[in-house]
Amino acid sequence: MKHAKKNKFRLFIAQKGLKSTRQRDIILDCFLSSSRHISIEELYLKLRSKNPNIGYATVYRTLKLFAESGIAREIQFGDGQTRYEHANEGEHHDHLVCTRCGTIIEFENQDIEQLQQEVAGAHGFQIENHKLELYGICAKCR
Amino acid sequence: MKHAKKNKFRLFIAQKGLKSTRQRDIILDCFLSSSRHISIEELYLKLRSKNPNIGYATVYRTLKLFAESGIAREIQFGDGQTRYEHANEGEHHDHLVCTRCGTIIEFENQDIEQLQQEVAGAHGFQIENHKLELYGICAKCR
DNA sequence: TTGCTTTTGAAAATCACTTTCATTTATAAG
DNA sequence: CTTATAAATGAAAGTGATTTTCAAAAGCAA
Ligand SMILES: [Mn+2]
Ligand SMILES: [Mn+2]
Ligand SMILES: [Zn+2]
Ligand SMILES: [Zn+2]
Repeated sequence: MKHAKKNKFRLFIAQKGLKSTRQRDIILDCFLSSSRHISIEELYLKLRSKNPNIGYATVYRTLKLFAESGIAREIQFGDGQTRYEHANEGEHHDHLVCTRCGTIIEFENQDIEQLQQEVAGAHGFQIENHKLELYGICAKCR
Repeated sequence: MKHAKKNKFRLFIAQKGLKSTRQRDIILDCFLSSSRHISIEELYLKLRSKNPNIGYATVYRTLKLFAESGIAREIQFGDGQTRYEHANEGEHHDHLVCTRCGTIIEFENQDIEQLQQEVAGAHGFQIENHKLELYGICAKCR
């Protein structure tokens, strides 16, 4: 699926009339080979270890493009750092976050999604997106 | 319930060996007479109209104390501003946020809360707190 | 009152980004 | 290949929200 994402991004770049650059390729490779929920700082440092000349602003700008193209999703866990996770076409999940060790577990629950729709409907709301995060202590930390 | 909150805060202050000050009283009154989900900036401006000498840092510091004492809760809707809402002992609710006009609707749904527990349990997680926000278009804006 | 803390407010600092701008690079055209 | 042009880059400056610093002011117990 790495390949699929690279293609998807290439297509996005082309359609927008943007350019394919060395930096974008490097950042994409690094992002795709990183664990999920990586913070910009983390990714930047990882990048710098091999490419000491890559700019901070470029990393920020490129991650925004990834999100815009649909291959990544921006997430905020309230610790003041923006994180990016790999996004897959038509997939959705929410998160369990360990407040001790920082471990993040992804989950999907259709019943919850369904109830969210019902709640929204009852208030005449049309949901565009939502955020569900469960913070607590993971199994390992207990 | 304003009175109850004032008492609760007084007690908190006393137990912590902190001091009861004119500023804290003013800020508490102002907060309690404000609409829910007020941003720090909004509260600061409201305060300044009657108390032109109150410090920015004091407002920040005091709101943190409110949250710590349990009479307020800090919330982030992702617009870069921290907001505070009134918290009531043993009560909990989540939010519907209109992305057009900013209207915020509170809701409670025990079924969702129950399912959250089940999800957490299935992963060996013990929930401490959670965040559920549904973003979309409100009835009025449609 | 006194003595010891805590609190306050103004200003400076911090933190996570975002913008600016001169320079470099990608790509299209010739 | 050049060349032309528009986009991208990186370093540094700028932002905006929040936090810290620090000297002066205010609470409170004795
Ligand atoms: Mn969901
Ligand atoms: Mn809830
Ligand atoms: Zn853990
Ligand atoms: Zn609305």
